[in-house]
Amino acid sequence: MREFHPQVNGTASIYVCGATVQGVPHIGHVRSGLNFDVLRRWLGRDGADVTLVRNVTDIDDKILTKAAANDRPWWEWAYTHELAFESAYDALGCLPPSYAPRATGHVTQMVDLMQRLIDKNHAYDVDGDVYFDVRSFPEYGALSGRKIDDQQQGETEVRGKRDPRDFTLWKAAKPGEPSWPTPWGNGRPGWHLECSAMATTYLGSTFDVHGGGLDLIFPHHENEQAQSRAAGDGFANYWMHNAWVTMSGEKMSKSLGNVVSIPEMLKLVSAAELRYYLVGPHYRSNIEYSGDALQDAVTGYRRVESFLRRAVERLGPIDLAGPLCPDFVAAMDNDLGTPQALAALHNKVRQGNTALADGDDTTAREAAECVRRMADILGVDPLSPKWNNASSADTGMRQALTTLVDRLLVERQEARKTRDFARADALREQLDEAGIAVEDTPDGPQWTLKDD
RNA sequence: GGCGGAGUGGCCGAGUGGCUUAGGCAAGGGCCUGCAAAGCCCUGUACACGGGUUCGAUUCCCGUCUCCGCCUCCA
Repeated sequence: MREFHPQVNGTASIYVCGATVQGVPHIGHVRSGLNFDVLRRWLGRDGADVTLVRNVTDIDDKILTKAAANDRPWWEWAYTHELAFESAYDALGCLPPSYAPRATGHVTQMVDLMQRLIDKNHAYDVDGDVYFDVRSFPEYGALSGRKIDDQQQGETEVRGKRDPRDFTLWKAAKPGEPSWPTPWGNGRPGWHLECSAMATTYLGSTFDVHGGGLDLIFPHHENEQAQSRAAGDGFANYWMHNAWVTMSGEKMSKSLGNVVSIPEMLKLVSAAELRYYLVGPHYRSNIEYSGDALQDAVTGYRRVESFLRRAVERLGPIDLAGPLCPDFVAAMDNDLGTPQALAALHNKVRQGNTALADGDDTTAREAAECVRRMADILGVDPLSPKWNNASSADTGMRQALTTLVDRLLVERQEARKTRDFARADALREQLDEAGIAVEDTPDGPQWTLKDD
């Protein structure tokens, strides 16, 4: 860990490795997007100009084989899943990235980068395949803390490579596969090259933060850094890697079949609740998925939600311009300590609840504004329009429902006044059966739709 | 074989050389309420194991065990 100093004060440039769009997103994929969304919100909280690039790898082996297996054009397969990822990120409240570049749109920049590497003797081509010469770059292995010679050698000898560990920058065209023209013949991009090209295209030759999943450190990020620095770019000043969502102790992955898709999850809990669940633990620790833990998160989120709803009920609209608790700031500044940030948030909720109970409106409003602002930085503000965008049809229904429920509640209040509690309870019971929960508060009865 | 991470109270999940019980959920007790719900207050047996350093270690060091990740595509 090092203290963060952006290249230019008041700005931050972040590149995150996005998805290889070969399948539908699961909650592990989205966790990464969420973590960097929180980083972006945090760094941008005081109006700093944060540029976030999250790329789309829309050409690679798996896309080609899966598309072929499903008898679809590769580009259709890629685009379909790009949309699936986009909608998953969006559903969970990730702010749209500043740029979401596709690999296939940046071949020119990749050719450029390869040319520079070849000119400096860090890369070479063998019959249209272009390789990076690992031995030509002494720092190779520094990022992931590996020594080249200690590595297990999985790959069998490839003809023409100077060293078996040399990685592919560009793959020569094969019959039936898509390809793009280069000075070394037609072909398609290697995975690592794309990210280097796109990052520097949008953020400049040196930028602040490069992020992605833990599994990308080696070889992906190691290779990105090697090729960019060998070419003379400063590249990333800081690296951040998020940990997994695991299931039964194992990394969630398609090959293990232990995958939970986003649409499936959203049948169980709301998007805001899911986000709260995924953003709560520290980004560098694993989240062992369990239904019970998910439910705990739901309860925790609703505690915040119900405080804010009652605050609005009593005080009217709550501004999003509140101050932040010092505890919260300290927690977030310490390597995005979301668990402690959440603790600070809950402390404020308790203060707010007490103030509400004491009729101390000033303190209650202050607490509510503070809670909203902190929750918003984590992307879990319950009052955000993001989670409350009722359609006009919903609004009409809501009005009709309000009329009917209010009528019953008036009747119940009358029964209570005459101490006819049997009648009052029967009315509450009826509403409950209809999925409407009634609670008596100092300000009169409140009702809410029970959502499960 | 190389490199890295983890093992905390019923559960999730922070953190620290001693004074500070993170926070959430669940449980028990209380206040409030006609009742309920919500809220508030209080309570609990915690730091994988074995050594060592220290006046004192869950926190530092060494060793052991267990689990996981990367070294091939991967968020």
